[in-house]
Amino acid sequence: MAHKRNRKTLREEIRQTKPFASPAQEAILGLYRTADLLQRTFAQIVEPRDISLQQYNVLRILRGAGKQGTPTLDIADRMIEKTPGITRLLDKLEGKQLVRRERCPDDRRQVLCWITPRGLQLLADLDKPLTSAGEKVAQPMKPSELQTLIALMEKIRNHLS
Amino acid sequence: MAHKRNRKTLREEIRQTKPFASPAQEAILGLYRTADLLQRTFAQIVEPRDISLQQYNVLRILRGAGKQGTPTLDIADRMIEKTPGITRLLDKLEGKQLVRRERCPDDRRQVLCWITPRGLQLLADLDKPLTSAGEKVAQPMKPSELQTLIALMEKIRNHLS
DNA sequence: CGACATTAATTGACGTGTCATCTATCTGCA
DNA sequence: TGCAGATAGATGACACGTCAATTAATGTCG
Repeated sequence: MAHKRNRKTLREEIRQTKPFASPAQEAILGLYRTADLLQRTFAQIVEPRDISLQQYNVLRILRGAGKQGTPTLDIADRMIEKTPGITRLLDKLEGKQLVRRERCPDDRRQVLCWITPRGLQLLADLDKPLTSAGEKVAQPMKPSELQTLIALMEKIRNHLS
Repeated sequence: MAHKRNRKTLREEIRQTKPFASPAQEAILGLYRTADLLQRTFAQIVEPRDISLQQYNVLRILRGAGKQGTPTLDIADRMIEKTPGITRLLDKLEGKQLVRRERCPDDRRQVLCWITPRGLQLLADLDKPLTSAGEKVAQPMKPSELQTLIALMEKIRNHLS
């Protein structure tokens, strides 16, 4: 009856009696855990500068778009995220003066977005730590394995959509 | 000046001019997108029964633990999630009478959790659709590719932690 | 025994993701 | 012209993850 709390032992018991129902499940769970770990890893790099990973992604998109200004929904399209979230991300980025917004004169439904010089500077500061973190992630894999990974991910996504 | 909204065209332009900075980035982004797509896929199966994917995972853990009752933090340990979230997930599951909680008499700091018969029934109903969705995910891969994927995920996680 | 640290779990606060709904604007066609 | 429908985006409501702080119980060591 008494339940001695011993997480590792308990976990190992379960692992032993019921490892994985199938390779498919193991792969899916592993993929999910890995993605989560990566997310945390990169978030840790970005958060000291007081932006979230999603906010960072918005800035990246705006930097990529250049001077022409990007409508809100174009940003949402390129993120995995839905529209309402983007609006509020942009609200915060505008508050931090990393983004500038302006209603498009030719189509007043649209709101065009630009990254500010301050935003560009922030991105420039983060470029090196982030790419080197990315390299660290890839490091344990041979180039051929990296290609395999890319191909497998694409295969899964294509098959599901 | 005029910005004709045309998402696909815009996206393709960007793809062409700036595909990916490196294979490492491509792999990481692909992994992330894939995990997200999987999450959505499974969530869609589970949500018609009025539980979230996380709530489902809690129920799975409790079913696996059997009759002996599982302390709250043991559940948290086996999810990727932190403790406070688990408490509130359990609150909701208890509200739906899918989970029963009771303070452990031998260590009154702990709260033991069990899945109810109703919870077991819910899981039983979801088992088939979920495993078949999992098989569909794995379907485009050969068994050897599936093993490769599992191994790569593990390699990445081990290297980061 | 008694002060102090540790552990289990909860609560509050905040950021974010998502859905449904709403407003403003534009487009097309009668 | 004018009205129906589509489109861009914002807003409100709610779920979830996460952090910091809190409560309650247990453990420890002088």
